[in-house]
Amino acid sequence: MEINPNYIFELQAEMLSALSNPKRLMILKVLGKVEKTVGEISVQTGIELQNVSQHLRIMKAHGIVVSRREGQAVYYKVGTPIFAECCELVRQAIVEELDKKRALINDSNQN
Amino acid sequence: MEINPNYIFELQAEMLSALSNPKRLMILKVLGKVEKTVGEISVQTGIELQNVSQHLRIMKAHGIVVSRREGQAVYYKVGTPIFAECCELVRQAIVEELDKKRALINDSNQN
DNA sequence: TTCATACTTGCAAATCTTTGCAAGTATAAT
DNA sequence: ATTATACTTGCAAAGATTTGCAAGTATGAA
Repeated sequence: MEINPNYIFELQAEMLSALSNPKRLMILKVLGKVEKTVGEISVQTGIELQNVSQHLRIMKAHGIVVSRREGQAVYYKVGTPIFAECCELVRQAIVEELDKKRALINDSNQN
Repeated sequence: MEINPNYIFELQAEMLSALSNPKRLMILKVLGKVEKTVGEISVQTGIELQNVSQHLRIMKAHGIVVSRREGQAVYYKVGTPIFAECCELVRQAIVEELDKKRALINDSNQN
């Protein structure tokens, strides 16, 4: 039973889509390595609670986060860390690019 | 001059969006570390030439690929390798997940 | 049982993405 | 100058994503 390579590209694109939203990236960032309730995530990110829930559902469907219920509260944490790590790599690459550009601007201002 | 963190999340999401398309992932894969013309990419991926050009434009706008012209031909290659590497990480994580699931199915068939 | 808290879900409007097609530009050869 | 090759671009239709809002479910407390 061989895996169809095109099917992998589809899955890969779907996974990246699930990560490619500023609010979801914000949620992943505040989650870090800690477990948090939907309400806590909402307060810490400033995103509407219902909207946080919708974004968590999308990430949960892709294994990016996992959840567990404890009484009334539902706790979420990072599921497969590799996906959050990829986002962090992309983030760092972008910050470095921005720093380079800022350095160029500062240089030209001093001359 | 501080960078607004929300702006980074937007950029990060934009970059991930530029990667989250099966055809663009296919193009990145056939590019590998080699330079190729739009026509070569079209033949090797089986994607319509005009469509390849449109996808390359999107990736070029985000620095994922860079191009150079040589006569009539335009050569593309990976620009900032970190982005292609992230895709490869995601791909590997997905393949591993699939392998785990297949192992479970095979186990249950044997019992 | 009734109410409060914590979270989830369905829906529809607005917005963004993708595609194919037709027409365009850039370079080279005759 | 004309024609051919290689690639790019504008546009519009079809499809996917995101959001807010209203209504829903799950658990716990009175």
